Amino acid sequence: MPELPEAETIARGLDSVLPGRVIAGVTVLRYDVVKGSAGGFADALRGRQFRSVGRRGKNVVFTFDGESRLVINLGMTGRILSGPGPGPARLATHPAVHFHLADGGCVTYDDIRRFGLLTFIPRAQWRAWSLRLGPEPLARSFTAMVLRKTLSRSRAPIRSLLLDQRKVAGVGNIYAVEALWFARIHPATPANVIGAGAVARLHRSVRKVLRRAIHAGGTTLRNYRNAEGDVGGFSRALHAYGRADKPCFRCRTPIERIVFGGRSAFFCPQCQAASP
DNA sequence: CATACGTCCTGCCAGC
DNA sequence: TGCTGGCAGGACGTAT
Repeated sequence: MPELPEAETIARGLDSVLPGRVIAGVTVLRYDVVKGSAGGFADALRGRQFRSVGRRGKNVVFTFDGESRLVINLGMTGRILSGPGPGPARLATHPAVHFHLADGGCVTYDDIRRFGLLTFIPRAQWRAWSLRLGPEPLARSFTAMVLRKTLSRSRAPIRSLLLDQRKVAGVGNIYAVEALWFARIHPATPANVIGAGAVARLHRSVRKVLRRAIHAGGTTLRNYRNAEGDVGGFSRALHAYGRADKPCFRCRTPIERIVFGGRSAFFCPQCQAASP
C-alpha cells in the first residue's frame, strides 16, 4: 500500500521520537518478512543506536550510529507502530517483528499480508542498495528533462513505467493513476510517444500529487496508519483512483477502469485521450 | 536489456 | 445468514 507519501509520513513521525534510543533486542515473529536468517537479523541490530529516520522511495530507512541501516519496505499492508504502552501498539493485529528499546519502549512492525521486507544494510552496502532505485521525484535534480529522457527509452505503458522503482522511486499505483489524470495522459500510452508538453505536465503532476499527499498525511484506503496510528487524509482528494463509473471532476464523463500489468488503472476517456 | 507474468499472503466486500 | 469469487496500495524471480 504505502507509497512515497506514506513512507515520508511514517519516517517523519519516527524521526521525532527514535534518535538517540537504543535497540535492546529484536523478536522476529514472522521469519518471512526479514531478509536473511532471523537470528542474523536480530544479531545485526541488537545494541544499535538510532541516529535518524528517513526515506528512500517507498522505503523507510533507519540510520544507526556507524551508518549501518535498517530498510523497511512496507509492501501492501506493512505498518510501523511505536509507542510506550497502549495506543499504537493496540493496532498491531499482525505483529511480525518487535524491536525492544533499552528505555522500555517498543517499535513493532505489523503486516497482514507479509509482502513487506526488513533488510539490514551494512554501511559499505548502502550506496549499492540505493543505486538500484531511480531518482527521488521530489528532489530538485528530478527535472522534466530527466523524466523525458527516462520515458524516451521505454515503450512500456506510462502507468507501468511510473511503477518501476528503477525509473522513479516512490510512485505506486494510486499516485501514478492520479498524476496521469492531472496530466491528461492515458495510462496505457507507450512512454516514448509522449510529447515534450505532456511530459512537462506529467512531471508537474507527479510532484504535485506527492506533495499534496504528504501534506495530507498520506492516503488510507484500507489499513494504512502512520507511526502514531492515525489514518491518512488524502483519500478524499482522489480524482481518478477507485472512481470507476463516477463522473470526471473536469468533464463529468464517467471514469473508466482498465486492467493491465496485473492491476487496475482508472482514467477519464474524454480528458485522457486514448493512446495511439 | 526490456518487458510480461505468476507468485507470495490475508482480509474484505459484493453478489448469490 | 453464509458462502464464494474477485480484488487489494508491492516487488521479486523467471521466462520470453
